[in-house]
Amino acid sequence: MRYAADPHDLLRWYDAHARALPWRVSPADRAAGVHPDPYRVWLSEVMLQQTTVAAVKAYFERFTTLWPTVGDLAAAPDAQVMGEWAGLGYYARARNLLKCARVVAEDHGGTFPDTHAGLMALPGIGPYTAAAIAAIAFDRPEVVVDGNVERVMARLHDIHTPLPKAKPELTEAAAHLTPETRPGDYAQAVMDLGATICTPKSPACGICPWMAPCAARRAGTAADLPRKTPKKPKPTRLGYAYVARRSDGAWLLEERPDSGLLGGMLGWPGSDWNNAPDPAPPLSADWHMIDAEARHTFTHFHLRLRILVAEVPNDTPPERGAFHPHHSFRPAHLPTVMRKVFDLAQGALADTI
DNA sequence: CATCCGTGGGC
DNA sequence: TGCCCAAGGAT
Repeated sequence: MRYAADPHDLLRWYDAHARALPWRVSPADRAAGVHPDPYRVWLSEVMLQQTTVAAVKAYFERFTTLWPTVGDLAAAPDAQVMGEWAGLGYYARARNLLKCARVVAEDHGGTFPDTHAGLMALPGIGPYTAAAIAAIAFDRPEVVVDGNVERVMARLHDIHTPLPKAKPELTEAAAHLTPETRPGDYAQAVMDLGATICTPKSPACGICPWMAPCAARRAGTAADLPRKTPKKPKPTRLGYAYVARRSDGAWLLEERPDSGLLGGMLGWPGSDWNNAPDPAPPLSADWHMIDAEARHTFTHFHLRLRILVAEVPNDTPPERGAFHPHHSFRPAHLPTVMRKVFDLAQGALADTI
C-alpha cells in the first residue's frame, strides 16, 4: 500500500463530524472527562444489532424513559418489555435483554462488568457487543468488528475474499489499526465513517479522511466491496390466523412459545405456517374468511396469512389463548406481521356491522 | 460452520 | 415490485 491508514486521521475527522446520538457522549464532552453510562451503551448496542440508527432512536428514548437504570429494567414485567420491543424485530434480543439486566442487577450489584470476558458471559452479548461496550463505556482498546468495520477494512486493503470467509483477515486488519488512545471514540468513528461516507452503495470517497491510503479507492473497486457469498432464495409459506372479537371489545390473543419465530410475543391463534390447510379454530364460532390476506417477509421466507374473523358473545371460553380487554390492548405491542393481520381484520369486522 | 431470527427504508 | 441492507447472537 502507498500509505498506511492512520487512526488519528480518523479521530480528527470524528472530532469535527461525529453524529449526535441519544446514547453517545460527544468527543468534546468525552475529552472534558464525561463518561458514558454503561447501561445506556449496552442498551443501545443491543438495539443496534442488525438494526438501523433511525429505527432505534425512538425505542431507546422510550426504554430509558420507562427504565432509567438497569435495576429498573430488571424489575419490569416480561410482558411489558416484550410489548415495548414490538416492531423492532429479532425478539430474542428482548428476552436476552431482560435476562442480562436481571443478572447484572442480582449478581453484579447493578454494575456492568468492565472487561470483554466479563461482558461475553452475559446473555445477548457476543464478541462484537462485548468489544463495543468495553471500548465505548470503559475505554479499553478492544478490536471492535462489526459490519461497518468489515466494509471499511475490505476497502482500505482492497480485499476481494467474500464474507464470511474474509472475517479473519478483516479482523486482523482492524486489530492492526485499533489505537491505544481513545479506543472508544475510535470505535464510534469507524461506525460513523461507515454510516455517512464509506457507505455500502456509492461511497463518498472524495471526502473520506482515509482516501489517501485506501487501496479500493485507487483500484476503483470500493463500491463493489465487501464481496458476499450469494444468499439462498426465500420460499413462500402459507398460514391461517383467527381474529375473534368479543361483544365487549376484547380480542383473543395467544402468547407464542419462548423460542422460535416471534418467540415470547403476542399473536393471533392460527396454524404453524407450514402450508397446512385450515387448522382447528381457537374457539367455536361463525368464522368468516376475509378477502385480503396479510403479506409479510421475514429473514428467510415470505409469508401469506389468510385471515378468519368472528364476533363472539361475552361468555365464550376460548380453547386457545386469552381475551385481552379493549382498554388494555395495544396493536403497537404486536409484532409487525400480527399488527398487519389486526389492521385487515378490524377493517373487515367494521364492514360487517 | 450453517441456519435461524424482523423490520423499515432506499433504490 | 423485489431485492439489498443495518452497530450480531444463539444454537
